Amino acid sequence: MRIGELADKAGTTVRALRYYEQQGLLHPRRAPNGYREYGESAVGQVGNIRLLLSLGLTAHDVRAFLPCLDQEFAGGPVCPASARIIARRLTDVEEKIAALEVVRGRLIDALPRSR
Amino acid sequence: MRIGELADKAGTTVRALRYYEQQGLLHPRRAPNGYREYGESAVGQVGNIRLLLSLGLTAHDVRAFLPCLDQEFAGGPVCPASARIIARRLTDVEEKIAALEVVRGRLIDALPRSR
DNA sequence: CTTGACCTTGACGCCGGGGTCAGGGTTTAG
DNA sequence: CTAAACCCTGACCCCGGCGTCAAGGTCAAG
Repeated sequence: MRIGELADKAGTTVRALRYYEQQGLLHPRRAPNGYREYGESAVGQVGNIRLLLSLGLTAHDVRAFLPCLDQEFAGGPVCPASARIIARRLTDVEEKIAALEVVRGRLIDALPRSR
Repeated sequence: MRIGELADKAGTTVRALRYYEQQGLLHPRRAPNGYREYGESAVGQVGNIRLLLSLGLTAHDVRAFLPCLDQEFAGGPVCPASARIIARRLTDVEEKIAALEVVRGRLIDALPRSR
């Protein structure tokens, strides 16, 4: 399929797909006229890329997932190298939540009755 | 004190302090020669600004905390006068925590066995 | 044949939180 | 008096993840 169709199926934009390719996350074939040609598996791959990016990973981080982008992350086991990256992000996120909860506690202390 | 000394005491840079002022977070007096003049309380204020920014709040968000920036968030009750402002920010902070917890949940789902 | 939808590359814009000059003026120590 | 160290404003640069415009190639329908 071509880029526009993939963008529709994957729920993103043509621009984003070209950006992913520029970042080395996708490697579509090229038709004789220069058009990008994607296989069906690209839909799932793009879904995974978007999932990982939405978790706060960078495009650089996502490159570490390339060998297993075909697998479904949304529930299955993940390749170990990727697991380490995800675990590192998890601690980042948990630290941020903890810090925000400290602030939240202080704000609540600051509202003795007006709450 | 002048800007360089404040930067040292607050553990940040001159550039950042000028940026905070540009964003309306600091309002130092000016000496006759044009130099910024900060009081001692500015050290704590800058610490609070940096704390809030480090939690992912924007400079715009931090402006809502201005009336109580000099009261150490680490300490007891905060100025009751700005209770409503703080209450509004509290919901913001809670929304932010909720969003991060969604991310946290997704990351944990992605690590079904290593956690 | 023309229109319009789709595709190509290249390049600039945006946001946030500053970093880093450039080109001055001021203060302070020796 | 001079040199170092400080201060000023203004302006451009950076990153990530695209949006958006420009200028043009390709292809199917009418």
